[in-house]
Amino acid sequence: MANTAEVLKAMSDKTRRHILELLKQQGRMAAGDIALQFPSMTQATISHHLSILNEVGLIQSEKVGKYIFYEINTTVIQDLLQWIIGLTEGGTNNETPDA
Amino acid sequence: MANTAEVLKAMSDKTRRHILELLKQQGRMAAGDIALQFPSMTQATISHHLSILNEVGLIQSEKVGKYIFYEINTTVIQDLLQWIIGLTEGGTNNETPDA
DNA sequence: ATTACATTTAGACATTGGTCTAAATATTGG
DNA sequence: CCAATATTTAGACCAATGTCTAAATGTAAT
Repeated sequence: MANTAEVLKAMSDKTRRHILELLKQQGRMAAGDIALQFPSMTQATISHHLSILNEVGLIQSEKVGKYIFYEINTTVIQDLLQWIIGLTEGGTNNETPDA
Repeated sequence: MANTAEVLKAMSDKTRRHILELLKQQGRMAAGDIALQFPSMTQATISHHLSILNEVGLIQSEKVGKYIFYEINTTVIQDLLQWIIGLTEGGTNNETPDA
């Protein structure tokens, strides 16, 4: 389901990568608290980035009262890893054996 | 040296990913032969993509006569892999042990 | 030297994409 | 119900980016 193309595109933005690192470290944060980590940007902008990350499945949201909590979803990242690893190995072999 | 941010950005384009997959499979191709694989695009456009991939170190070029050969450089990809793996593990632990 | 071929570079154009402000949609508390 | 808080959505704006055409560069062959 989760297209590696979309995931890569979502990851290509610096702010979104920062959000991912934040969620990895914190585990779970409300949208407002995430926005607080980006004083140079509007909450609307952060909300927009969160929706993109959510659409491609890199994060998940849960609504609790008037808060919306976000957390990272590592499952989707697995597919991306496989694609990248596929670039490094396999294919028409070009390497010196036993290097 | 090779910034993972730049590498991700370079990988975020569909055509460039296609080029990488092509070079992984073929091992080594002249610019013109690469362009032939993209009939819907100009050679100038492919050249532009090649230069971007080259700048971030994802591919390397070697000039032989009037041809310029390109090949994939897997070294740079290692740093990217480390960053992505870092997102999946570590951080404030959130996982069920022994899952 | 001149022609032909391989590739890049320069500049223009249209689209995408990140950001902002302002308004809309919940949800909670008095 | 009304006000306050949390978050998103809509629309506008500008910068970044992918693509094209046309011209420039470099190399080889006649």
